[in-house]
Amino acid sequence: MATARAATIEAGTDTQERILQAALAAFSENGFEGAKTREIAARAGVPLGLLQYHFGGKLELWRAAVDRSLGELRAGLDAILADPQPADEREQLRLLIRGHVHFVARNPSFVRLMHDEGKRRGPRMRWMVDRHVKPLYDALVPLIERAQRKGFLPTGIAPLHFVYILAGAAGVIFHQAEECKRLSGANPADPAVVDAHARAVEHLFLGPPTKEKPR
Amino acid sequence: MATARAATIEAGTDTQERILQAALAAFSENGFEGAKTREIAARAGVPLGLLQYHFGGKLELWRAAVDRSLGELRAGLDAILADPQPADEREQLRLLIRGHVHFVARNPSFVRLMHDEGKRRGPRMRWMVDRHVKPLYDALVPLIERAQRKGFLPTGIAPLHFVYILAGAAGVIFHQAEECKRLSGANPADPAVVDAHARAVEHLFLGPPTKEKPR
DNA sequence: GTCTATATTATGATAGAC
DNA sequence: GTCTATCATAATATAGAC
Repeated sequence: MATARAATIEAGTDTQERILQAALAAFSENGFEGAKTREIAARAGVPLGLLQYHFGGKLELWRAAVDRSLGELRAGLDAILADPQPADEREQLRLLIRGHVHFVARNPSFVRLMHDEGKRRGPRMRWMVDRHVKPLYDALVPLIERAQRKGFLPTGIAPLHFVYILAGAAGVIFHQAEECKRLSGANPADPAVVDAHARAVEHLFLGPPTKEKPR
Repeated sequence: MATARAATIEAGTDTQERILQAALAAFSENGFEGAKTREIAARAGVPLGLLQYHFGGKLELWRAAVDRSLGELRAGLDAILADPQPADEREQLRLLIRGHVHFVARNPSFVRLMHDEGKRRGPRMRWMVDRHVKPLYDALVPLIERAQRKGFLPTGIAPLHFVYILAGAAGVIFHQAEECKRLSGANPADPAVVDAHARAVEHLFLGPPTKEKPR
């Protein structure tokens, strides 16, 4: 009985997971309105009715996908910020920038999800900002202010600008990966391209790396 | 007769212009799939049938809107590049960056249009890259390579990265204007915010301004 | 050129069998 | 939990009067 129930739950959560992955892909590719529930169901390999059963509706499915995506971003950031008193603060910032570039490179759907909703006034945007973006922003501002005091970043400019500059500088090449491929032949998913991009962003924000071990 | 025909043509082009503006707004807000032809017609204050008559269909209307938007960007860039041998090449580059930030600040719908299609494989993306993005890119690459040779920009990194870093750094705060307002209270359309953003982007790419006249 | 009415297709959601 | 059949609506596009 216990095994039977476990198997049922297992099957259920696996189905939910497949739906969630399919939803993340669809929403990030076509936006909330553009994503079709039928397409999500087809990608997940489940009948349409199961989306309603497991998530209740298109909106709830979208929210679950956003929770998933931004939860991963937040976890990565927290891991870097966990070090309470880093020895070299410039290098901590460099690590954060590099980590973010690699995160968006691995998760272009995250960038697309954010961009698709952040541009639009409405309940979905408000939910996303209040629940996810604001806490992230509040964690970043003190870091930026400290970098400004220490002279790593130009002063007299609100941290807000650096947040959006970093978000854009790091993310757009991966957001626009298809365009980039046709434009230049370079595939942003290529590890060498990711690394070059991270180095460029790091350099612009923090100058040339203090040479330690070669990378 | 001539006046009657002129008046008719005048009315026709004015209607087309209103439709085009409404289409630009709708496509940039909701993407190609999300934009509804009914909404465009309503915004333009014309009946639905006129969209079909003047533009033929949703796709052709989208193409006309993109032509309009990217034509303006291209004209602005060409104006800055017109100077054949600028005295101070670093300052020309600075002017180009500042000009681009101000362009995207005035035309957030341009950024949204580009981002919405550049992420998606398909005929619209290919059309946009081949017709608009590639020529722009080809005009920028030599400038970046020259800046690298002169030491303004880090070497050993393909120009492609600087193009996407600039596009992202300049554009995302305006693309995400609604999110930014809710996140921080700052309105990216505010001239003071635009100026601060331009200064931040300039500084990151080119270092502190060579102080001439104050701005 | 403009407008109304309509054909056709698709989409989100639901009902009910298994 | 899973799946099929279906409803009600909203979308693009078109036909044809003015």
